[in-house]
Parts: sequence; C-alpha cells; structure tokens
Amino acid sequence: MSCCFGVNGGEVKSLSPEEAFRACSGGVCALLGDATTVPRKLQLRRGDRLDVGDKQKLWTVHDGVVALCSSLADGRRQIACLATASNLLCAPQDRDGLGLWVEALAPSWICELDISSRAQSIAEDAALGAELLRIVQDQSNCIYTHLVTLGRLDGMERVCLFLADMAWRIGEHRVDGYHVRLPLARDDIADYLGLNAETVSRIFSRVKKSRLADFRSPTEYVVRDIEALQRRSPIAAPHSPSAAVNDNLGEAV
Amino acid sequence: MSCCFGVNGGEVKSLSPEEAFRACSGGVCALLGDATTVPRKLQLRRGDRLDVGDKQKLWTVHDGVVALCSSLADGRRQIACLATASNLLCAPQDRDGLGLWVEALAPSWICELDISSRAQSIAEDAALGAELLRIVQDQSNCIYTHLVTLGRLDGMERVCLFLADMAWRIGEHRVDGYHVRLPLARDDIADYLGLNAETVSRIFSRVKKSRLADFRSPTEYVVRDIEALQRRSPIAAPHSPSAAVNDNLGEAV
DNA sequence: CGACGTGTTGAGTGGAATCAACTCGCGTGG
DNA sequence: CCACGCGAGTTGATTCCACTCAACACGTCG
Repeated sequence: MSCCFGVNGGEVKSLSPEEAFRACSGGVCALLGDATTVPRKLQLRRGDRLDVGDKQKLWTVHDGVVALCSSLADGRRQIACLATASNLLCAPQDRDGLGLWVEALAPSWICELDISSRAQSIAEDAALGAELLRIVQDQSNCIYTHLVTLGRLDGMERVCLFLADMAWRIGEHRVDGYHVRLPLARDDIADYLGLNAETVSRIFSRVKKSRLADFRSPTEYVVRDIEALQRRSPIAAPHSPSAAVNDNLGEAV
Repeated sequence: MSCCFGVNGGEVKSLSPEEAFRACSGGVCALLGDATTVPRKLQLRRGDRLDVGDKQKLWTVHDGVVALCSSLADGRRQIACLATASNLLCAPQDRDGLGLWVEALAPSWICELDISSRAQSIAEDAALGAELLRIVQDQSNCIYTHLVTLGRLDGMERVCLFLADMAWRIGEHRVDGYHVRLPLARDDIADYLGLNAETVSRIFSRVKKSRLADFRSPTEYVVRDIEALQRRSPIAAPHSPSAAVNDNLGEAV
C-alpha cells in the first residue's frame, strides 16, 4: 500500500503504514484502525486543506491548530470549530451551497482516519458505534455553543471568550498568569468569531487597554486574571475546567 | 407506571402507556421503545418548555414547531434548531452559562423518549447505536448550517433563507406557489435568526415590497417563485429538495 | 368599550464593515 | 550594508446595518 500523498500542494510527510499505525495507536485510532484502515499521519502547513468529500473521516490533532471551515460562493468564510492538540475533529456532511473542508491554521500534525470502509464494522460493533456517537456528540456540543456565541454575543464578548478559551487550551500557566502564543492569524480569528480582521484588531486593543490581557507582541499575550476575562463573556469557555465535562481532551491521542 | 405529567405548568394530555406506545410505534420509537422505555406523547402549548437535564432524550415532532433553545443570564435567547412535523430533535449536553431547553413555539404534539435507561442496550446493540449516530449527525448538520448563517449572512439573506425553508417544510404547494401559514411569532423568528423582532418585521416588509413573498396577513405568505427567494441567500435551505439528502424527513414518525 | 397581545413603522444611536493609510518585522538582492 | 518589497497588523474616517426606544395599528377577548 502506498502511503505518499499530497495535500493541496502542501508537503506532507509520508510514513509507512506500520509507522503511521504505530504513531497513533492510542484512543480512537486503536479502536478504529486495523490492517485495512490505517490512520494517515499528516504534516500540514498553514493553509493546507483536507477535503471532506462524502467519506466519513475522523481527525486527531497532535499538534497545531486545525479548523472546520465553510465558505460561501462569494468568498465569505466561517470557521465552525477549532481543534488544538489532542482534540478530535469530525465533519458534518457537505451541503449545497456550503463548501466544507478541514484547514490547518498553523503548522500542524494530524492523524486522519477514513472510517467509511469500516461501515460494516460500525453497524456490527456496538462499542465502535458508541465511541463514534460520543465523538460526534462532543463536536455537536462545541458547535452548538459557538452558534449561540455568533447569534447573541457582541464583538467584545466573543473576543474575551476566545482569549480565555485559548488560554485554557494552549496557554502556559505560570505564577503571573497564562502565557499564550497565538497560533492563528487575525483573519482566522475573525472568521472563527464571525467578525473581520480589523475589528478583531481593534477589540484586542480595547482588551489590552482595559488590562484584561496584555499583548506582548501581535502573537503573544498574558492573562493575569483569567476569571475576570471569563466574566466579560456570558458564556463559559468550552475548555475551561468548569466546562470540561464535555470536552474530548485527554481521551484523544 | 404513571403517565401523567405537567410541563412547566402547561396542560399536557396524558395517555396510558399502551396508548402512548401505540401512538408512536414507527421509526425510532419502535426501535428504541420497549416495555420499560415508553415514549411519552405530549401535547404542548406555545411557550411550554421541556427540561433537557442530563438525561439523553429524543423527541419526535408529530405536529407544530418545537425548538432547541438556549439563553444567557441576561435574557438573550438563541434558537439553534427548529423541528417541524416528522422531524427528530436531540439535545446536546447542558453547558455552563448556557441554559438549554426544548420549547414549543406553536401548539404541538410530540413524542419524548428517554433513552438514558437504555444505555446498556445502546452499548450492546449496534443497530441501535448506528441509528442514534445517524440522528445526532443529522442534527449536527442542521446546527452547522445555521452556525454559518449566523456568522456570515446579513439580515435579508437570513430571512429569505428562513422563508424558503419554511415554504419547503410546511408550505402547501399550489399552482400559484407555496402557501405558508407561519406558526412562529416574530420574537421566535428573531431568536432563531439572531436578529430582533422589529428587524424581522422590517425585512418582511422589504421582502414583500420586492415581491419575493406576498404577505396576506402577519402569519400567512405566498411564494410564487421559490427559486428566486432561494437565490437571495447564498446557502440552500436545509429542507429544500436539493439539500434533502441529509434531512431526517420521512424516516421519523 | 377598553385592555391586551402582537405586529408595524419611525427616529435616533451604536457597533461592525469598508476603504485607506500607515507601521513594523523580515527576507531578498543590489 | 541598506534599499526595497512583502505580508501582517494597527489605526482612522466614513458608511451602513441592525438595535433601541417610542408611537401607533390591528384583532381578540373580557
């Protein structure tokens, strides 16, 4: 079996099936992978896209940031879901008028599993089905929360929620607060939050001025009081400890 | 087993277990219901709410309009998902800071199935798990599309999408076009579309003026050219024939 | 009849988008 | 070494869309 593949022109590290399978032999991959369904381990550069197509696929993010994206005919883009290290991602089915793909927003390592070929197993193996159900539900929860964010929060609330969430997810917790290296560009943040890049930048400035977060550089910020940041948004960050019941952290890998 | 229940003060028709089971013996209810898991058939009035709680529940809408709602502490409400006759509804798990409930937006008949007690069966019965997976995925698709709507469509686009969708779902197709009796109030439409009631009303007026739909009364409109209405939105209506692949119409009941 | 709920319309405001100018860091090449 | 171009981010001026608040229209029901 050949294991070389190109991803929209991106350079993708290729592994032998054995390496790939060994590389990701925990969690879902262990449960779903077998001799015929080998997880593809992919190295993605920022901007690399993976087609969703009509196959049922599953992605495990090992490093970086990967997003579930759609775009309209005129180019408007909306990011529905962000996945960082150890998160799982699964895609809804493509719909008319809605392009749908998975995109790396930063250099990333991910593991792709095409479970279409396992349809038979899923129909027969209850444990497999239950695990898949849990994964789809987790993602559905995540999208649900984000829907409310887009429908009812204003710019400041969305940005504070985002900054707090990123601090929980990828921040380094030191004595003086959470240190975060933002791996996303302003455009990407804007497309995730349903805003535009200039507005995001402006709100970042307001956040800095109000001392809710301290931007050391365009891609680095420090949050001294994450509770205060949280309180600026009426919704709890999906990955905060208090909301951790439903996330899929720690069960992926 | 007692089968009398009150729903937030609403008058709820009570049926004997036998009646209830017989009333909804097709589709999911047949698959999931058994002697111990009897579907509750409920009659709801506009405004009646069903708690989601931490149980895994499933609702089949037989008549009316039922919505999946959340609200923020300050009262802002967002409707994530609308279900009309023969649609299925399942709820994500409740999350911090996000109230979550199922609400009838019009007088409705629904069937509620608490499948928590069947957890064991789900873990063992692959067919059951696969069916549940399909249901959750369908709903996830629906929420996903709506997320993009809220994130990237302007008021006019959202309203035209909504009007076209309702025409497909509950409109009566006559020679002169689709005749629709809107079962939702302006407030509810607004909370679904992430707008406010006055804005919805204003846009309805614009739609009428531009002849995309003809409002005969506040709750009745006729769409002569539904394709033209569709084209005003960059997203296809989830329940239009062209997007029907993913809906759950016809498989419920 | 008047009260009430629901929907419509208008005036004014505010928040985010658009368009444009500018800064900054970085890599390239003269 | 510096000039230059380039991409990313910031900031300002202006516009536009949707929200807020308020008044009014309409149908229903006591």
